[in-house]
Amino acid sequence: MMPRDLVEVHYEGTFSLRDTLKSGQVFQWEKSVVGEVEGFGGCIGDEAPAFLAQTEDGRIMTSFADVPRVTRYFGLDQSIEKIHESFPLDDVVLQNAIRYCPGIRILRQPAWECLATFITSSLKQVSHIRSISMTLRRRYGRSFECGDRIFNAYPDPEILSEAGEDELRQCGLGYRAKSLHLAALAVANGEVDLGVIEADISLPDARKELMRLHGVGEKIANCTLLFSGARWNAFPIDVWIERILREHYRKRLKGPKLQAWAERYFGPNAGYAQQYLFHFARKTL
DNA sequence: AGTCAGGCAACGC
DNA sequence: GCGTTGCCTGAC
Repeated sequence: MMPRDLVEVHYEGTFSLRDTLKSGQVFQWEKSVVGEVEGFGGCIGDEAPAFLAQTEDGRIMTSFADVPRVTRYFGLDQSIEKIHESFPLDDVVLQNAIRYCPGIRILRQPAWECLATFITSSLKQVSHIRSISMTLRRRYGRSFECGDRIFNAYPDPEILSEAGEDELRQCGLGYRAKSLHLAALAVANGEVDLGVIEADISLPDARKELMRLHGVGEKIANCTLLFSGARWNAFPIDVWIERILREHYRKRLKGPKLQAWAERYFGPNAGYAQQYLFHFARKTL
């Protein structure tokens, strides 16, 4: 993984690797330095770790051989202009949020890894979500040596279902251990089909399928559908989004009503709007 | 030492 | 439907 082995990943529009990886949709990427190049290391799926770096003039370089896969994972095949054009035209708050952080993209993370990570995220702060997720990776995930460091893939549902609830609890999961264990069982034995995430069915139907899992409510279902790809109309509402909607949109709605309003108002790419607003809210409220 | 955090389920009404 | 409460754990 020497710098001379890096290849360029082409893309259109604006993209910030750092802002995207720090935007609360993924928790595994670690700062790393290869040669003289500063960047991030992590696992894309079950394969050998990837190193990613962005040059000062914005070009993306990677060590990962399968470049189309990198393009897909980071959403670099998306037309960010078209997404922006679909937003409410006169929304100054959203325009400011975009200007604040224009380079964020929605990733397409592997479905199980994304679902499991958000199951363990409930009522937790970013730093702790990251540490739980790293512990699970280290203890149960396939490991790769990379120079003086070790990277781990996210463990498959089969492995986590065999581990059992009590053992998972030892990873600092608390009451979420039960949810993660049951989810791993249900996915491993096919009781719940993660194929619905990519399938050609409506957002509410896909959400319903995921919500059959213990520990998965509307918010986590929406996170999974949005961050594991393609469901840009999914609009997860957490406390930060609720705060910014109250503060700047004067919405006092709650629960399903707020959900329905947001999906209609922000439109077919509501999830993208959510990500800009989320980052903006965290930094400014 | 208590409080609180990037939810959810189970219960009560 | 709507509001309340318990839940593990670490950070402050």
